[in-house]
Amino acid sequence: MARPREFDEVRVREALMKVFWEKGYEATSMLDLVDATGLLKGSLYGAFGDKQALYMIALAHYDQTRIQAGIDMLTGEGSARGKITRLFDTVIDAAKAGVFAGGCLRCNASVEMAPVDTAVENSVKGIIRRFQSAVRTAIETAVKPAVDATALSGFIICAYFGA
Amino acid sequence: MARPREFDEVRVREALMKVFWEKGYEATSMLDLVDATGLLKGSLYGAFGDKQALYMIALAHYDQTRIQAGIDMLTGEGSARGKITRLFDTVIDAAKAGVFAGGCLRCNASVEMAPVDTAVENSVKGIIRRFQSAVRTAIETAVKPAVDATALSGFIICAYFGA
DNA sequence: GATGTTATTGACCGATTAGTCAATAATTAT
DNA sequence: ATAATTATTGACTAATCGGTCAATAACATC
Repeated sequence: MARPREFDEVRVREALMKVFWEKGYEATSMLDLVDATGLLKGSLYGAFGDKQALYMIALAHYDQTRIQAGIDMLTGEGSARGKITRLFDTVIDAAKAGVFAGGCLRCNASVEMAPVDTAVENSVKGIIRRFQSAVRTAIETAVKPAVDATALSGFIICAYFGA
Repeated sequence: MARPREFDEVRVREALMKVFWEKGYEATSMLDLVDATGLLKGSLYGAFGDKQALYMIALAHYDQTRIQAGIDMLTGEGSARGKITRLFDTVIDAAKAGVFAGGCLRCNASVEMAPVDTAVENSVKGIIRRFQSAVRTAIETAVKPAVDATALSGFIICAYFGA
């Protein structure tokens, strides 16, 4: 009953994410996004919305394809110590392979946009909360209920994103 | 032999730093800088150079007035442990007081500009090296030559800037 | 094949961007 | 007082910014 879209939505989201990841929000122009996605401006606006909406989509795509993998590593089976060390090993390997040449998109968003965009701020807070929650439950299910799980998870998060 | 400047150079540098600290590089317009400094565009260009030069001046001012204070705390007298804990205490107090509402200007520069501006990149690397060097010598002069001072200082830096 | 609906296209818009420049003002040296 | 030098001023530019829109194209339904 209507003309179908000519683009692969996942591919477009991946392209949006990469551009914002490399250049940040302000330094990315609509022309950059047009070049990267292959879509024209009108199509981008029609399908997704304005630049800010495109940025939120890029962040969501990053969460789904990158952050979630880390959370999954924590919610699986195994000892808390083993899972956390494996998480760090994986990240360090990825860093060595150059995957994080542009840093962590979420951290970049936290620095550049969270102070001036409440939607981004809430989004960042949410993902950190989910991550910390995963770390905390991983610790709590371990056999050491003596330690302060909240504080320890906060420390681990700090080291994780600080690196 | 010439007309004297009508502005206080230190005050201007402080104003430049605050704007870039709050808004970042790309989100700061020359108009913002004109408003904050009280100088007109022509004067800014004549006295300091283009926007990128103004940014470098802001970074240098941040180093001199903020970072250097931290380095000084490490090079003074006292035990390595005492100096480092005092450094963290001071930073935490400052954070509680809201001094770092916009984060750390150097970290922001590292995230936003270092990937796309080699001058900023080198500048950031230099300041981190100086800071780590201060931490390392503080550790080395302590009575524990057994520990790997370089690795430990790296870890401390990581925690320091990660927070 | 006609109709309704949505996607694509590229020209177009006003606003803003970083940066320039000639004119003027303020100073010192002669 | 005059000349030389530098600072200040605000109008100006060309380019780019995010965003809009009417025209056209491609599909499904009847």
